[in-house]
Amino acid sequence: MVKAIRGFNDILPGESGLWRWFESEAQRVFETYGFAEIRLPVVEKTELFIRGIGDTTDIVSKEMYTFPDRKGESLTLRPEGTASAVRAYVEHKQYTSPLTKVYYSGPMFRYERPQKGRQRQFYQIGAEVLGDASPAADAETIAMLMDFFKAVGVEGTLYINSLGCSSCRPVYKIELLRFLGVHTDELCKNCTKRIEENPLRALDCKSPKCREATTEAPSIIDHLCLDCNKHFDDVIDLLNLMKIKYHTDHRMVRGLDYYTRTTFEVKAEGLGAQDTIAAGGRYDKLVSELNGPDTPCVGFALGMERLAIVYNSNEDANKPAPLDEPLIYVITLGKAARKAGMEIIKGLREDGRRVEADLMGESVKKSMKRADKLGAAYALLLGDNELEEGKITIKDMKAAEQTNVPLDKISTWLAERASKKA
RNA sequence: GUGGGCGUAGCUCAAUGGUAGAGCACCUGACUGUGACUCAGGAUGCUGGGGGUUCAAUUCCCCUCGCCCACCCCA
Repeated sequence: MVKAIRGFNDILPGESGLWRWFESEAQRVFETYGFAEIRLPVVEKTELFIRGIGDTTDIVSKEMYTFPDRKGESLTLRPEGTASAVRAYVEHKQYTSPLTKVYYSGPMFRYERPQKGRQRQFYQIGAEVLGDASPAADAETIAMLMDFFKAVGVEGTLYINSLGCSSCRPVYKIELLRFLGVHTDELCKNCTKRIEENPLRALDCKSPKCREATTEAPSIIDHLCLDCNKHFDDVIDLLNLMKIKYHTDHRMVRGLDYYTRTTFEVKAEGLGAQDTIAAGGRYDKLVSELNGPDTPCVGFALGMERLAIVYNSNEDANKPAPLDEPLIYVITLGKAARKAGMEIIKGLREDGRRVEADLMGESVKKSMKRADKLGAAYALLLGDNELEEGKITIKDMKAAEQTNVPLDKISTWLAERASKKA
Protein backbone atom coordinates (compact mmCIF):
# COMPACT_ATOMS: atom_id res chain seq x y z
CA MET A 1 0.00 0.00 0.00
CA VAL A 2 1.28 3.42 -0.88
CA LYS A 3 0.94 5.72 2.06
CA ALA A 4 1.21 9.45 2.45
CA ILE A 5 4.69 10.54 3.46
CA ARG A 6 5.62 11.34 7.01
CA GLY A 7 4.23 14.57 8.34
CA PHE A 8 1.92 14.99 5.35
CA ASN A 9 -1.65 14.33 6.38
CA ASP A 10 -5.00 14.01 4.70
CA ILE A 11 -7.79 16.24 5.89
CA LEU A 12 -10.70 13.89 5.45
CA PRO A 13 -14.24 14.89 4.42
CA GLY A 14 -15.43 14.82 8.03
CA GLU A 15 -12.93 17.47 9.04
CA SER A 16 -12.48 19.59 5.97
CA GLY A 17 -15.64 21.54 6.71
CA LEU A 18 -14.07 22.89 9.85
CA TRP A 19 -11.03 24.07 7.92
CA ARG A 20 -13.15 25.73 5.32
CA TRP A 21 -15.05 27.44 8.08
CA PHE A 22 -11.85 28.73 9.71
CA GLU A 23 -10.87 30.18 6.37
CA SER A 24 -14.22 31.76 5.74
CA GLU A 25 -14.31 33.29 9.23
CA ALA A 26 -10.82 34.65 8.67
CA GLN A 27 -11.93 36.07 5.36
CA ARG A 28 -15.00 37.66 6.93
CA VAL A 29 -13.12 39.19 9.87
CA PHE A 30 -10.06 40.28 7.91
CA GLU A 31 -12.10 41.93 5.21
CA THR A 32 -13.92 44.02 7.78
CA TYR A 33 -10.45 45.35 8.59
CA GLY A 34 -9.81 46.20 4.95
CA PHE A 35 -7.55 43.29 4.07
CA ALA A 36 -7.68 41.60 0.68
CA GLU A 37 -6.62 38.09 -0.17
CA ILE A 38 -3.37 37.40 -1.94
CA ARG A 39 -2.64 33.98 -3.41
CA LEU A 40 1.01 33.14 -3.41
CA PRO A 41 3.07 30.36 -4.96
CA VAL A 42 4.01 27.39 -2.87
CA VAL A 43 7.50 27.21 -4.35
CA GLU A 44 9.99 30.07 -4.43
CA LYS A 45 13.65 30.51 -5.21
CA THR A 46 15.66 29.32 -2.25
CA GLU A 47 17.44 32.64 -2.15
CA LEU A 48 14.24 34.41 -1.08
CA PHE A 49 14.12 32.55 2.22
CA ILE A 50 17.84 32.72 2.84
CA ARG A 51 17.73 36.47 2.49
CA GLY A 52 14.34 36.99 4.05
CA ILE A 53 14.31 34.66 7.04
CA GLY A 54 18.05 34.60 7.67
CA ASP A 55 20.53 31.86 6.89
CA THR A 56 21.47 31.18 10.49
CA THR A 57 17.89 30.49 11.55
CA ASP A 58 16.90 26.89 12.17
CA ILE A 59 14.22 27.10 9.53
CA VAL A 60 16.66 27.94 6.80
CA SER A 61 19.64 26.00 8.01
CA LYS A 62 17.95 22.67 8.58
CA GLU A 63 14.23 22.60 7.96
CA MET A 64 13.61 23.55 4.35
CA TYR A 65 12.51 21.34 1.49
CA THR A 66 15.07 22.51 -1.01
CA PHE A 67 15.71 20.89 -4.37
CA PRO A 68 17.10 21.74 -7.80
CA ASP A 69 14.60 22.02 -10.64
CA ARG A 70 15.31 20.53 -14.04
CA LYS A 71 17.55 23.42 -14.97
CA GLY A 72 19.47 23.18 -11.73
CA GLU A 73 18.00 26.22 -10.04
CA SER A 74 17.58 25.83 -6.30
CA LEU A 75 13.94 25.98 -5.29
CA THR A 76 12.27 25.65 -1.91
CA LEU A 77 8.81 24.73 -0.70
CA ARG A 78 7.81 27.77 1.30
CA PRO A 79 8.35 27.35 5.05
CA GLU A 80 6.27 30.47 5.81
CA GLY A 81 4.30 33.13 3.98
CA THR A 82 5.73 36.51 4.87
CA ALA A 83 8.76 36.31 2.59
CA SER A 84 6.54 35.55 -0.40
CA ALA A 85 4.10 38.31 0.47
CA VAL A 86 6.95 40.79 0.62
CA ARG A 87 8.50 39.44 -2.57
CA ALA A 88 5.18 39.96 -4.35
CA TYR A 89 4.89 43.42 -2.85
CA VAL A 90 8.28 44.44 -4.21
CA GLU A 91 7.95 42.61 -7.51
CA HIS A 92 4.62 44.22 -8.35
CA LYS A 93 5.63 47.60 -6.96
CA GLN A 94 2.65 47.65 -4.66
CA TYR A 95 4.49 50.32 -2.69
CA THR A 96 3.26 52.83 -5.25
CA SER A 97 0.07 52.81 -3.24
CA PRO A 98 0.48 54.11 0.30
CA LEU A 99 -0.72 51.05 2.14
CA THR A 100 -1.16 47.38 1.32
CA LYS A 101 -3.07 44.99 3.53
CA VAL A 102 -3.15 41.35 2.48
CA TYR A 103 -4.04 38.00 3.92
CA TYR A 104 -3.39 34.50 2.68
CA SER A 105 -3.86 30.93 3.65
CA GLY A 106 -2.36 27.69 2.52
CA PRO A 107 0.18 24.97 3.18
CA MET A 108 3.69 25.61 4.46
CA PHE A 109 6.49 23.05 4.62
CA ARG A 110 9.15 22.39 7.17
CA TYR A 111 11.24 19.28 7.55
CA GLU A 112 10.80 18.69 11.27
CA ARG A 113 10.06 15.64 13.36
CA PRO A 114 6.26 15.50 13.57
CA GLN A 115 4.55 15.67 16.94
CA LYS A 116 1.37 17.08 18.39
CA GLY A 117 0.51 20.31 16.60
CA ARG A 118 3.44 19.98 14.28
CA GLN A 119 3.57 18.36 10.88
CA ARG A 120 5.74 18.78 7.84
CA GLN A 121 2.98 20.16 5.68
CA PHE A 122 0.94 22.49 7.80
CA TYR A 123 -1.56 25.21 7.07
CA GLN A 124 -1.32 28.80 8.03
CA ILE A 125 -3.55 31.80 7.74
CA GLY A 126 -1.51 34.96 7.69
CA ALA A 127 -2.00 38.69 7.31
CA GLU A 128 0.44 41.48 6.54
CA VAL A 129 0.21 45.26 6.67
CA LEU A 130 2.83 46.79 4.40
CA GLY A 131 3.64 50.47 4.60
CA ASP A 132 2.42 51.53 8.00
CA ALA A 133 4.89 52.39 10.76
CA SER A 134 2.32 53.50 13.30
CA PRO A 135 1.72 51.74 16.61
CA ALA A 136 -1.92 51.77 15.59
CA ALA A 137 -1.11 49.31 12.80
CA ASP A 138 0.38 46.91 15.36
CA ALA A 139 -2.59 47.29 17.66
CA GLU A 140 -5.10 46.90 14.90
CA THR A 141 -3.42 43.80 13.55
CA ILE A 142 -3.47 42.26 17.00
CA ALA A 143 -7.10 43.29 17.46
CA MET A 144 -7.99 41.63 14.18
CA LEU A 145 -6.26 38.41 15.21
CA MET A 146 -8.07 38.36 18.54
CA ASP A 147 -11.35 39.08 16.77
CA PHE A 148 -10.77 36.07 14.61
CA PHE A 149 -10.23 33.82 17.63
CA LYS A 150 -13.39 35.21 19.12
CA ALA A 151 -15.27 34.48 15.91
CA VAL A 152 -14.38 30.81 16.07
CA GLY A 153 -14.83 30.71 19.83
CA VAL A 154 -11.26 29.82 20.72
CA GLU A 155 -9.58 31.20 23.82
CA GLY A 156 -6.05 32.43 23.45
CA THR A 157 -3.69 34.36 25.66
CA LEU A 158 -1.80 37.22 24.08
CA TYR A 159 1.84 37.89 24.91
CA ILE A 160 3.72 40.88 23.61
CA ASN A 161 7.22 42.21 23.63
CA SER A 162 9.45 44.58 21.74
CA LEU A 163 12.72 43.58 20.14
CA GLY A 164 13.88 47.12 19.47
CA CYS A 165 15.37 48.30 16.22
CA SER A 166 18.70 48.39 14.46
CA SER A 167 19.89 51.20 16.66
CA CYS A 168 18.95 49.91 20.11
CA ARG A 169 19.05 46.16 19.71
CA PRO A 170 22.80 45.96 19.07
CA VAL A 171 23.43 48.00 22.21
CA TYR A 172 21.22 45.65 24.19
CA LYS A 173 22.90 42.65 22.62
CA ILE A 174 26.28 43.80 23.90
CA GLU A 175 24.79 44.32 27.32
CA LEU A 176 23.21 40.86 27.26
CA LEU A 177 26.42 39.25 25.99
CA ARG A 178 28.31 40.79 28.83
CA PHE A 179 25.81 39.25 31.23
CA LEU A 180 25.82 35.86 29.53
CA GLY A 181 29.61 35.92 29.42
CA VAL A 182 29.68 35.96 33.19
CA HIS A 183 27.10 33.19 33.42
CA THR A 184 28.27 30.92 30.61
CA ASP A 185 28.80 27.99 32.97
CA GLU A 186 25.19 28.08 34.09
CA LEU A 187 23.73 27.77 30.60
CA CYS A 188 22.75 24.60 28.79
CA LYS A 189 25.17 23.61 26.04
CA ASN A 190 22.67 24.56 23.41
CA CYS A 191 22.66 28.11 24.66
CA THR A 192 26.41 28.35 25.06
CA LYS A 193 26.57 27.63 21.36
CA ARG A 194 23.78 30.06 20.65
CA ILE A 195 25.54 32.99 22.23
CA GLU A 196 27.43 33.63 19.04
CA GLU A 197 24.61 33.51 16.54
CA ASN A 198 21.60 34.75 18.43
CA PRO A 199 22.17 35.45 22.11
CA LEU A 200 18.60 36.63 22.58
CA ARG A 201 17.45 33.05 22.18
CA ALA A 202 19.02 32.15 25.50
CA LEU A 203 16.21 34.14 27.08
CA ASP A 204 13.39 31.89 25.93
CA CYS A 205 15.23 28.61 26.37
CA LYS A 206 13.00 26.08 28.12
CA SER A 207 15.77 24.53 30.15
CA PRO A 208 15.20 25.34 33.83
CA LYS A 209 18.93 25.80 34.10
CA CYS A 210 18.88 28.64 31.61
CA ARG A 211 15.76 30.16 33.03
CA GLU A 212 17.46 30.27 36.38
CA ALA A 213 20.65 31.68 34.96
CA THR A 214 18.89 34.44 33.07
CA THR A 215 16.43 35.64 35.70
CA GLU A 216 18.70 38.58 36.42
CA ALA A 217 19.55 39.17 32.77
CA PRO A 218 19.07 42.69 31.47
CA SER A 219 15.68 43.18 29.86
CA ILE A 220 15.33 44.41 26.33
CA ILE A 221 12.52 46.63 27.40
CA ASP A 222 14.88 48.68 29.58
CA HIS A 223 17.21 49.19 26.66
CA LEU A 224 14.84 50.37 23.98
CA CYS A 225 15.73 53.64 22.31
CA LEU A 226 13.39 56.58 22.73
CA ASP A 227 11.49 55.88 19.53
CA CYS A 228 11.09 52.17 20.15
CA ASN A 229 10.07 52.78 23.70
CA LYS A 230 7.41 55.24 22.64
CA HIS A 231 6.21 52.88 19.97
CA PHE A 232 5.86 50.08 22.49
CA ASP A 233 4.04 52.30 24.99
CA ASP A 234 1.67 53.47 22.30
CA VAL A 235 0.85 49.93 21.27
CA ILE A 236 0.14 49.06 24.89
CA ASP A 237 -2.06 52.11 25.32
CA LEU A 238 -4.06 51.21 22.25
CA LEU A 239 -4.52 47.65 23.41
CA ASN A 240 -5.78 48.96 26.74
CA LEU A 241 -8.08 51.32 24.92
CA MET A 242 -9.52 48.45 22.92
CA LYS A 243 -9.79 46.38 26.09
CA ILE A 244 -7.58 43.65 24.67
CA LYS A 245 -6.00 41.59 27.41
CA TYR A 246 -2.31 40.81 27.15
CA HIS A 247 0.77 39.88 29.09
CA THR A 248 4.10 41.44 28.40
CA ASP A 249 6.85 38.85 28.12
CA HIS A 250 10.31 40.28 27.85
CA ARG A 251 11.82 36.90 27.23
CA MET A 252 9.80 36.31 24.09
CA VAL A 253 12.17 36.29 21.19
CA ARG A 254 11.88 35.34 17.54
CA GLY A 255 13.40 32.55 15.54
CA LEU A 256 13.15 34.52 12.34
CA ASP A 257 15.63 37.32 11.76
CA TYR A 258 13.32 39.85 10.21
CA TYR A 259 11.44 40.98 13.28
CA THR A 260 11.85 44.44 14.81
CA ARG A 261 10.01 46.27 17.56
CA THR A 262 6.65 44.72 18.45
CA THR A 263 6.38 40.95 18.58
CA PHE A 264 3.45 38.96 19.84
CA GLU A 265 2.25 35.43 20.31
CA VAL A 266 -1.06 33.82 21.13
CA LYS A 267 -0.91 30.69 23.23
CA ALA A 268 -3.68 28.25 24.01
CA GLU A 269 -4.41 25.34 26.33
CA GLY A 270 -4.57 21.73 25.31
CA LEU A 271 -1.78 21.71 22.76
CA GLY A 272 1.01 20.10 24.71
CA ALA A 273 4.42 21.50 24.03
CA GLN A 274 3.49 23.32 20.84
CA ASP A 275 1.17 25.79 22.49
CA THR A 276 1.52 28.77 20.19
CA ILE A 277 -1.41 29.10 17.82
CA ALA A 278 -0.42 32.39 16.30
CA ALA A 279 2.63 34.59 16.21
CA GLY A 280 3.69 37.75 14.54
CA GLY A 281 5.21 41.13 14.85
CA ARG A 282 6.71 44.08 13.13
CA TYR A 283 9.36 43.72 10.46
CA ASP A 284 10.50 47.13 9.32
CA LYS A 285 13.64 46.02 7.50
CA LEU A 286 12.47 43.10 5.42
CA VAL A 287 11.17 44.99 2.41
CA SER A 288 14.39 46.91 1.95
CA GLU A 289 16.36 43.75 2.52
CA LEU A 290 14.52 42.29 -0.45
CA ASN A 291 15.41 45.31 -2.57
CA GLY A 292 12.24 47.32 -2.04
CA PRO A 293 11.99 50.80 -0.63
CA ASP A 294 12.13 51.25 3.13
CA THR A 295 8.71 49.98 4.15
CA PRO A 296 7.62 49.30 7.71
CA CYS A 297 5.33 46.26 8.10
CA VAL A 298 3.44 44.20 10.65
CA GLY A 299 1.91 40.79 10.28
CA PHE A 300 1.12 37.45 11.83
CA ALA A 301 0.47 33.85 10.97
CA LEU A 302 -1.74 31.35 12.72
CA GLY A 303 -1.49 27.59 12.54
CA MET A 304 -4.65 25.87 11.44
CA GLU A 305 -4.01 22.38 12.74
CA ARG A 306 -3.21 23.80 16.15
CA LEU A 307 -6.33 25.89 15.96
CA ALA A 308 -8.29 22.77 15.08
CA ILE A 309 -6.85 20.91 18.08
CA VAL A 310 -7.82 23.69 20.46
CA TYR A 311 -11.17 24.09 18.77
CA ASN A 312 -12.02 20.40 19.04
CA SER A 313 -11.05 20.24 22.70
CA ASN A 314 -13.22 23.22 23.52
CA GLU A 315 -16.88 22.56 24.20
CA ASP A 316 -17.72 26.25 24.05
CA ALA A 317 -16.22 26.81 20.63
CA ASN A 318 -18.55 28.44 18.15
CA LYS A 319 -20.04 26.09 15.63
CA PRO A 320 -20.13 26.60 11.92
CA ALA A 321 -23.61 27.51 10.74
CA PRO A 322 -25.26 24.28 9.63
CA LEU A 323 -26.34 23.93 6.04
CA ASP A 324 -29.79 25.41 6.10
CA GLU A 325 -30.89 23.74 2.88
CA PRO A 326 -32.67 20.55 3.91
CA LEU A 327 -31.56 17.40 2.20
CA ILE A 328 -33.98 15.61 -0.07
CA TYR A 329 -33.39 11.95 -0.78
CA VAL A 330 -35.04 10.58 -3.89
CA ILE A 331 -35.86 6.90 -4.13
CA THR A 332 -37.01 5.44 -7.42
CA LEU A 333 -38.34 1.99 -8.12
CA GLY A 334 -38.13 0.49 -11.53
CA LYS A 335 -36.86 1.69 -14.86
CA ALA A 336 -39.66 4.09 -15.73
CA ALA A 337 -39.57 5.68 -12.31
CA ARG A 338 -35.82 6.11 -12.45
CA LYS A 339 -36.14 7.98 -15.72
CA ALA A 340 -38.86 10.23 -14.39
CA GLY A 341 -36.87 10.60 -11.19
CA MET A 342 -33.83 11.93 -13.01
CA GLU A 343 -35.88 14.77 -14.38
CA ILE A 344 -37.36 15.57 -11.02
CA ILE A 345 -33.94 15.54 -9.37
CA LYS A 346 -32.53 17.81 -12.02
CA GLY A 347 -35.42 20.23 -11.57
CA LEU A 348 -35.02 20.31 -7.80
CA ARG A 349 -31.31 20.97 -8.09
CA GLU A 350 -31.92 23.75 -10.55
CA ASP A 351 -34.15 25.28 -7.88
CA GLY A 352 -31.12 25.20 -5.60
CA ARG A 353 -32.26 22.32 -3.47
CA ARG A 354 -29.88 19.81 -1.99
CA VAL A 355 -30.73 16.44 -3.46
CA GLU A 356 -29.23 13.00 -3.21
CA ALA A 357 -30.69 9.97 -4.84
CA ASP A 358 -30.56 6.24 -4.87
CA LEU A 359 -29.37 5.58 -8.37
CA MET A 360 -28.24 2.05 -7.84
CA GLY A 361 -31.72 0.60 -7.56
CA GLU A 362 -31.49 -0.60 -4.01
CA SER A 363 -34.43 -1.76 -1.98
CA VAL A 364 -36.70 0.84 -0.43
CA LYS A 365 -35.63 -0.32 2.96
CA LYS A 366 -32.00 0.23 2.18
CA SER A 367 -32.66 3.54 0.59
CA MET A 368 -34.67 4.76 3.55
CA LYS A 369 -31.87 3.72 5.81
CA ARG A 370 -29.44 5.65 3.73
CA ALA A 371 -31.69 8.68 3.69
CA ASP A 372 -31.77 8.53 7.47
CA LYS A 373 -27.99 8.20 7.73
CA LEU A 374 -27.50 11.18 5.51
CA GLY A 375 -29.85 13.22 7.66
CA ALA A 376 -32.39 13.78 4.91
CA ALA A 377 -35.35 15.96 5.83
CA TYR A 378 -37.53 14.40 3.15
CA ALA A 379 -37.55 11.17 1.25
CA LEU A 380 -39.31 11.25 -2.11
CA LEU A 381 -40.56 7.91 -3.28
CA LEU A 382 -41.41 7.26 -6.87
CA GLY A 383 -42.64 3.87 -8.04
CA ASP A 384 -45.23 2.43 -10.39
CA ASN A 385 -48.11 3.34 -8.08
CA GLU A 386 -47.08 6.98 -8.04
CA LEU A 387 -46.31 7.15 -11.74
CA GLU A 388 -49.79 5.93 -12.59
CA GLU A 389 -51.36 8.71 -10.58
CA GLY A 390 -48.83 11.30 -11.65
CA LYS A 391 -47.88 11.84 -8.04
CA ILE A 392 -44.90 11.29 -5.79
CA THR A 393 -44.80 10.18 -2.18
CA ILE A 394 -43.07 12.66 0.09
CA LYS A 395 -42.08 11.44 3.49
CA ASP A 396 -41.16 13.89 6.20
CA MET A 397 -38.43 11.90 7.92
CA LYS A 398 -38.60 13.63 11.24
CA ALA A 399 -42.36 13.63 11.56
CA ALA A 400 -42.57 10.18 9.99
CA GLU A 401 -45.56 11.27 7.93
CA GLN A 402 -46.03 10.94 4.24
CA THR A 403 -48.33 12.42 1.62
CA ASN A 404 -48.83 12.24 -2.09
CA VAL A 405 -48.06 15.29 -4.11
CA PRO A 406 -48.61 15.83 -7.84
CA LEU A 407 -45.34 15.62 -9.76
CA ASP A 408 -45.46 19.21 -10.93
CA LYS A 409 -46.17 20.53 -7.44
CA ILE A 410 -43.14 19.11 -5.61
CA SER A 411 -41.25 22.35 -5.48
CA THR A 412 -44.23 24.43 -4.33
CA TRP A 413 -45.07 21.84 -1.70
CA LEU A 414 -41.53 21.93 -0.34
CA ALA A 415 -41.53 25.72 -0.38
CA GLU A 416 -44.80 25.84 1.55
CA ARG A 417 -43.45 23.36 4.05
CA ALA A 418 -40.35 25.44 4.55
CA SER A 419 -42.25 28.66 5.10
CA LYS A 420 -44.58 26.95 7.58
CA LYS A 421 -41.62 25.71 9.58
CA ALA A 422 -39.93 29.10 9.56
C1' G B 1 19.02 15.01 14.56
C1' U B 2 18.22 12.80 20.10
C1' G B 3 15.19 10.21 23.72
C1' G B 4 10.70 7.44 25.41
C1' G B 5 6.02 4.85 24.28
C1' C B 6 3.11 2.10 20.87
C1' G B 7 1.89 -0.97 16.18
C1' U B 8 -3.86 -6.89 16.81
C1' A B 9 -10.75 -6.36 12.33
C1' G B 10 -12.95 -0.15 8.98
C1' C B 11 -12.69 2.41 14.28
C1' U B 12 -11.70 1.96 19.79
C1' C B 13 -9.38 -1.68 22.35
C1' A B 14 -8.72 -6.95 24.84
C1' A B 15 -5.99 -11.74 25.11
C1' U B 16 -2.41 -15.89 25.62
C1' G B 17 4.63 -19.23 24.55
C1' G B 18 -0.14 -23.77 21.94
C1' U B 19 -1.86 -20.04 14.91
C1' A B 20 -7.04 -14.34 18.18
C1' G B 21 -11.81 -11.89 20.74
C1' A B 22 -15.33 -7.59 22.45
C1' G B 23 -17.90 -2.99 21.54
C1' C B 24 -19.02 0.34 17.62
C1' A B 25 -19.50 0.40 12.35
C1' C B 26 -20.85 -2.83 8.18
C1' C B 27 -24.01 -6.72 5.72
C1' U B 28 -28.48 -10.15 5.83
C1' G B 29 -33.21 -11.40 7.75
C1' A B 30 -37.72 -10.75 11.01
C1' C B 31 -40.66 -6.22 7.80
C1' U B 32 -41.45 -9.33 -0.57
C1' G B 33 -42.69 -0.44 -1.29
C1' U B 34 -40.54 2.60 4.17
C1' G B 35 -35.40 4.79 8.21
C1' A B 36 -34.61 5.61 13.70
C1' C B 37 -35.99 1.41 18.44
C1' U B 38 -35.81 -4.03 19.00
C1' C B 39 -34.47 -9.11 17.95
C1' A B 40 -31.82 -13.10 15.25
C1' G B 41 -27.80 -14.15 12.29
C1' G B 42 -23.20 -12.97 9.15
C1' A B 43 -18.46 -11.35 7.16
C1' U B 44 -13.72 -9.40 8.35
C1' G B 45 -7.46 -10.11 10.36
C1' C B 46 -0.21 -12.19 6.09
C1' U B 47 -1.58 -9.77 15.01
C1' G B 48 3.17 -3.43 10.45
C1' G B 49 7.50 -5.99 7.64
C1' G B 50 12.02 -9.13 8.03
C1' G B 51 15.12 -12.26 10.84
C1' G B 52 16.27 -15.11 15.40
C1' U B 53 15.19 -18.32 19.92
C1' U B 54 11.58 -22.47 20.41
C1' C B 55 8.47 -28.66 19.11
C1' A B 56 5.39 -24.13 18.85
C1' A B 57 5.85 -16.79 18.63
C1' U B 58 0.60 -12.23 18.12
C1' U B 59 3.38 -13.03 22.94
C1' C B 60 10.48 -13.42 24.09
C1' C B 61 15.09 -11.18 21.40
C1' C B 62 17.30 -8.29 17.23
C1' C B 63 16.67 -5.26 12.87
C1' U B 64 13.48 -2.29 9.96
C1' C B 65 9.30 0.70 8.80
C1' G B 66 5.30 3.52 10.64
C1' C B 67 2.56 6.26 14.32
C1' C B 68 2.49 9.06 18.92
C1' C B 69 4.80 12.08 22.75
C1' A B 70 8.90 14.90 24.39
C1' C B 71 13.73 17.44 23.37
C1' C B 72 15.07 20.76 19.59
C1' C B 73 12.46 24.32 16.76
C1' C B 74 8.13 26.78 15.66
C1' A B 75 2.45 28.32 13.66
